[in-house]
Amino acid sequence: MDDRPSPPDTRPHRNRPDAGPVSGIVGYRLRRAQMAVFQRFATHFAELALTPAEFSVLALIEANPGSKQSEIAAALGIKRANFVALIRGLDARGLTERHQTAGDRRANALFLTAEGRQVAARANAVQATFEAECVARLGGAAARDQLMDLLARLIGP
Amino acid sequence: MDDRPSPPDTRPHRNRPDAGPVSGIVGYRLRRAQMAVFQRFATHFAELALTPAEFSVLALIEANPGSKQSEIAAALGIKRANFVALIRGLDARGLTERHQTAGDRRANALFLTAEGRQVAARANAVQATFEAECVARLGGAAARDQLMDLLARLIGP
DNA sequence: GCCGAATGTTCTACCATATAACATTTCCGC
DNA sequence: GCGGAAATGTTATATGGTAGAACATTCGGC
Repeated sequence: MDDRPSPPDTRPHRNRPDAGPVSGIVGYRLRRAQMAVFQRFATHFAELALTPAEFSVLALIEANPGSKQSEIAAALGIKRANFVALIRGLDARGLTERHQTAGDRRANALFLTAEGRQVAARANAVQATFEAECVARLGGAAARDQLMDLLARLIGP
Repeated sequence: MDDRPSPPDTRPHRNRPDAGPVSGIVGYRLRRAQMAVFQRFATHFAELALTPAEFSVLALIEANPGSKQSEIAAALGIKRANFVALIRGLDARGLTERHQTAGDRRANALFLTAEGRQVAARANAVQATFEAECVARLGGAAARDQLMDLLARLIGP
């Protein structure tokens, strides 16, 4: 910081910076939308205390019991190094279990515990209502499909 | 971790976890798209060494010279506490300057330095080509407009 | 049998976000 | 005017997600 004299203020409106330069950028709006959606996700999942990452891991283990850590991590785009703390947390909460695989002594096979299955069921219900809220916000299933298609084009290689 | 015997593996395909449960969720795909876009942003801006946040701050100061920190931060959805380190970094790199405002001894008025203006000009050029790449990926300006509209619906209150 | 690859793990680093607390300064109602 | 509420910048701390490098163990192909 310094205290040299300031150039004159040439802004059009003194208290409302013009966000124009960035508000039209795809990546910027994508970011803002994602933040908004995750914010609402956190509200819905406050009771279950699940982050988006944790929810997706539970959902994938539920759909693919016995998967290896690397498989689940890769399917979600998470580095296997970063997956360790995540799955350890779910383990510590008694929602998941890591068993030694029969044929491969390196890999851990992932399963839901009985409590994990209960939590997953409740999480799926919460997610369903949250998803419905998002679709309503978008203006219907057709708009949702359109958005999903456009986002897929951004994801592709 | 434990080493109790594993339940049988009941997955449909042993090496490809079914991402279905989450791949159809709006928030999940939003997240993946945002990661992909920011990844490419980082590639384009590697030479200028600007993060998305830094670029947006430069762009807003360029469009609104003399704005206060709180104004720029609020316009970008950044908490003013987190904005401090950001603007200090740009200051340290000689791209921005914080001057005392005439009328308010609390506020800092933000300006670009000469070098900051040069960097901003180059950054705008890089951003323009990157944006064009995103639009091409989406399939044209119409698709871009559609996406921006759908994302705006998710952002709104 | 050996060597490369896979797997889980630890460590470290970076970016972004959130909340709370604080000193200074301004503003507003009375 | 004065006093309390609000704004501004700042510090500190915590959380969550990402990334890369290195390591020991284990598997598999040749």
